[in-house]
Amino acid sequence: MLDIRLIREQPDFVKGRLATRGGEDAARIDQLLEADVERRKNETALQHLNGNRKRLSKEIGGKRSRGEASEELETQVREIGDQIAVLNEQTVASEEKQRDLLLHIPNLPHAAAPIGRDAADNPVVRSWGEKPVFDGAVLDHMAIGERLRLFDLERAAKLSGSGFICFTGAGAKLERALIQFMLDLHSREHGYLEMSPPFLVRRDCMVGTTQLPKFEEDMYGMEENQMFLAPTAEVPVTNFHREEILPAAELPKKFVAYTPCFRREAGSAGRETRGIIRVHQFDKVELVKITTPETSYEEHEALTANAERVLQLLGLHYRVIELCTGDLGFGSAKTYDIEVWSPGQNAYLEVSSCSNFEDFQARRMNVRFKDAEGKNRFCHTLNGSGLALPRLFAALIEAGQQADGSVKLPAAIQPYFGGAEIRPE
RNA sequence: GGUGAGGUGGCUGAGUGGUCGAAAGCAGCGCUUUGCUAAAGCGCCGUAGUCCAAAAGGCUACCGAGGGUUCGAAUCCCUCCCUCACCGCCA
Repeated sequence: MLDIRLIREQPDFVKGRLATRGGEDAARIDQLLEADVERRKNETALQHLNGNRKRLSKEIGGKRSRGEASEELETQVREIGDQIAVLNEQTVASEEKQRDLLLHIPNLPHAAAPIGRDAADNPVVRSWGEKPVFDGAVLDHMAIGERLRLFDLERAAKLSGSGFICFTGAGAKLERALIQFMLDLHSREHGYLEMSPPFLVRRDCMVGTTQLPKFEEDMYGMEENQMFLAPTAEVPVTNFHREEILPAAELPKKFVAYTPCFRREAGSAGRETRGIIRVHQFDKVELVKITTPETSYEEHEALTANAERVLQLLGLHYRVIELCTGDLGFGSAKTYDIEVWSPGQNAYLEVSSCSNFEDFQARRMNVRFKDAEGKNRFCHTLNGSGLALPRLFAALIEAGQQADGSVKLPAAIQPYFGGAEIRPE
């Protein structure tokens, strides 16, 4: 969430930055400022009453210990107590109102963010490799998967409904190989600490990384005890240090984790739903960093490069785009998307989203560090997929398809897969 | 799931109704003594919110969380969470 002081002191600046996102958020700022005035008015009044009660109660204590009468004072304090009860309710209500407004206002885009309305305005930052050329007809991953029996969507639907994948045989093995390949790459060569976190998280964590309260309909919740299925490893991993003050010397923290990701994808029925491109459960290897504000943008570039490295080692053509202000995610100040080329669909597929949240998540999670002067300051948090699996899987088998119906695998994945190709049985 | 014991400042650990935001020790910072180190002595040393134009300073809140009793709660009562031990169940 944003710093209420920044909003109070520079409301026009905040409104201006929010307006570049294109929503109604700027209008909420005035409501928020009203709520802030109300809250502080209540708090100040409450503090005076509490102060009076505290002082008079001590007097009563003194009188009693000296054996003097104190009934008058006690009546007086009882009245103050009644006033406090009333005012306390108002104060709590105004605090909650302010916090609720604050939780629904998105982050400010980075000062240099490209201004734009939607995905069509996202500039391409760079690209790597070439689109592969094929002699004959190009199959998409669905056709290849069917021929080689790599996954079974019909039977997966029997188990869990539409939008679920069941990988089978060589497909299951390739899925596993890719996960392990990426975990090894990031932990051994890029210096990330490998984590294997819980997949179920508490509500507070979901609020901390901004999935809640605004996007609850996209999440799978376990009603009984308010647990949620993590939609990304970002949630458990970024929250790992919630409510902590970290020594500056330990920053940046770099984590890599594999988890399945659970998403309702409410409202996206019929859109990109064919095949394995958009599903309710998918595997992902995620990169997370906790940094000081001073280094977060260079760490963001490095994190994006670490994610790109996966595609380079697999020899897959891709491009990197920067999200414009209108397309930027709720909590992000700056985001690069990495899109891999899918020959079968003749399109780029998003396989990674690398974001710098600055202190937006840290403020919600209360993650701070002690700086050189001994002051506690909020950390910056970043994350990016490194990478998301079903789409990477699809691009990989499409790019490796051979005229004889087999799929050739790039050298980097062969030791993990235990072979150089996938052949029809 | 059951029973029992606990949760106090960076750490250890006192505190069972009033002057307690909280003793003491350790760690940390500063000063003094000393040829250096060590040791000793003295002082400082939590977080957040709020008031004031700001600084200085003041005030309020915080002893796992939330409620309750009371003129007054770290302290008494209730609920919940977490930790530890044992039992049950179990991959």
